[in-house]
Amino acid sequence: MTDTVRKLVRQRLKNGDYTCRKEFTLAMFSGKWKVNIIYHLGHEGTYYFYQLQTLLPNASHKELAKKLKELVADGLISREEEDGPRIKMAYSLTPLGESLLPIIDSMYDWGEQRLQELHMNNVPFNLGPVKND
Amino acid sequence: MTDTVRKLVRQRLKNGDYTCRKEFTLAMFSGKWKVNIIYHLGHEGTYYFYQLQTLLPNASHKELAKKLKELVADGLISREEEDGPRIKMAYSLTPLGESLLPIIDSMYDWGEQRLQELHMNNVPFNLGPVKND
DNA sequence: CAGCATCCCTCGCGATACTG
DNA sequence: CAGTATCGCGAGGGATGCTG
Repeated sequence: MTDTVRKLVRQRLKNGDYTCRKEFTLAMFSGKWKVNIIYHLGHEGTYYFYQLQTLLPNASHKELAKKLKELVADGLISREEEDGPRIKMAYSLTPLGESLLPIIDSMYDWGEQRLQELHMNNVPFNLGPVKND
Repeated sequence: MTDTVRKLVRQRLKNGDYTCRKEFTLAMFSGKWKVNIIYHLGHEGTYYFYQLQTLLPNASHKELAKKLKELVADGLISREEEDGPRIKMAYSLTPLGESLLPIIDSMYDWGEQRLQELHMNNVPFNLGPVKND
């Protein structure tokens, strides 16, 4: 899942079921590229669409647009048109999106530390039930 | 994704690409039911498999087993056999799993606060581009 | 009680292409 | 430059059933 969570959560909310706090938050940045988008916008400021494409070369044009649209719908980022010879779309974090940054940052830190541990123990790619307890 | 992240990350690590800290962490609890499992084990202690089934009535037997297996493989939870008339499997968080709790907890808090905002603004199920900036 | 295999359907997401 | 539509594959995950 990536993005299944988002659909499920929206469904539950529609049914008046608000008992899904963690999943709700998870749904904000689940879905491919979303964490990265939030992270970059949060730490480096506004980006144009075409800049994001360069930043995430593996993300297809379509998916990038789709994810940005969802992030806007969720209120995490804002979208502004900038005129010129060619129209450019500027994306940046909203205050709501910024409030999510600490969580993303701690995910970054946790991941970095854990990856170093795995690396040092010569467990290059086994995330497994090694003796890291 | 639910769980696509996990596969992708493992693949990247295999290729020696360690530049995926956030995604790596995300992969730990992405995938249906995982956040809940971690949360429950973290805050309420050890659970037997059949207790988890009761706790998460919507999770299928198969998926629950599968997710638990992955969590064990990732080193977040431990699995212990307990003999008796019927064998029971006891699951609990490892120290590594516990180190993830703060993140899950902040996700819980963020979600709770955001859901309250939405509720108060009479935006029962629209997660949308409302004027909550 | 718990794990794993099989069948099957849904949906995320990539590739490609058209529009303003 | 940016958004959206169409097609297609592959993976997540539900239902069911067998095994120890």
